[in-house]
Amino acid sequence: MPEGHTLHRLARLHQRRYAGSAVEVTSPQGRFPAAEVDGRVLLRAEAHGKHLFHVYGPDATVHVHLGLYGTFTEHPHPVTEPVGQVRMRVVGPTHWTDLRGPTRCEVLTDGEVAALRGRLGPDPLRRDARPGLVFARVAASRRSIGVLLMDQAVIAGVGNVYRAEVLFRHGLHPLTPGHRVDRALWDAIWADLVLLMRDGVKVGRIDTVRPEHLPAATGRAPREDRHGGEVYVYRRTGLPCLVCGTPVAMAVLAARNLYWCPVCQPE
DNA sequence: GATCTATGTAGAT
DNA sequence: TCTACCTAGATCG
Repeated sequence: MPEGHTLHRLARLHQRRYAGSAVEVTSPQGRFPAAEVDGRVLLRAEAHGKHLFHVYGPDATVHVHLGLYGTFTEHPHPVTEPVGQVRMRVVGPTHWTDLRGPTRCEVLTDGEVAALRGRLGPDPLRRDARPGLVFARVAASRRSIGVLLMDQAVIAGVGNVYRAEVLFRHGLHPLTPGHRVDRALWDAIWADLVLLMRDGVKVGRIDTVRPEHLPAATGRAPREDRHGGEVYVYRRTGLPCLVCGTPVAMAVLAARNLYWCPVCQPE
């Protein structure tokens, strides 16, 4: 679930369901200090990159990072007994939500929130994002574009799926050094990330394949990936590239699986 | 039922 | 570069 689009989608949902109301906040599992915000009015829910914030007031913001496994479930009333390890439960006027398995779930002061957000790069899903700041970092770097796109301090919210797919869509090999990416190419990549990630927020999954760009004669059609979307290369190791038919390559880079088409994305 | 894998990150080495 | 964290779905037998 969790690349940036998931968190923005959750923020939007939580804003609609819970903001403006006093909510009951508990930690059935006991590993989250829920009493600090229990019974208070949720003022606002927002996301920056893969981080979710529930703002209750000055120095009272719940910060959630889902990590690899974290999930929220959402239900209408009535409220039922917790099942399994529930880190945080939020009960609003009409609905309630359970959080399981997050990497982080904690109450932060405004200073701590500012420090955290200061460590995050621009987020393609935020209107206040400045893509030029990202380009400056990319253009000055000898690290590969594949590594830079995953560095949350450079650009926030991109994960392994969006990385693989956006590089494919621009014919860029993941190991291309950042300083080889020119401004026009970067602007196109950023615009594409905005498009893809906004679509992800809207539909709740990652779809990146443009059917009109597939060779009609081959009869190749995108298959739904296990993550629920339609993609060109992510987790398609050894399968024929949807555009040229070459087997999709895979390698491990900085402890993450990297996927690309050796022909459509030449080194 | 056991085992494997993952859309992530921090901290140790 | 490695390990721990911690959960669920897919896959294996």
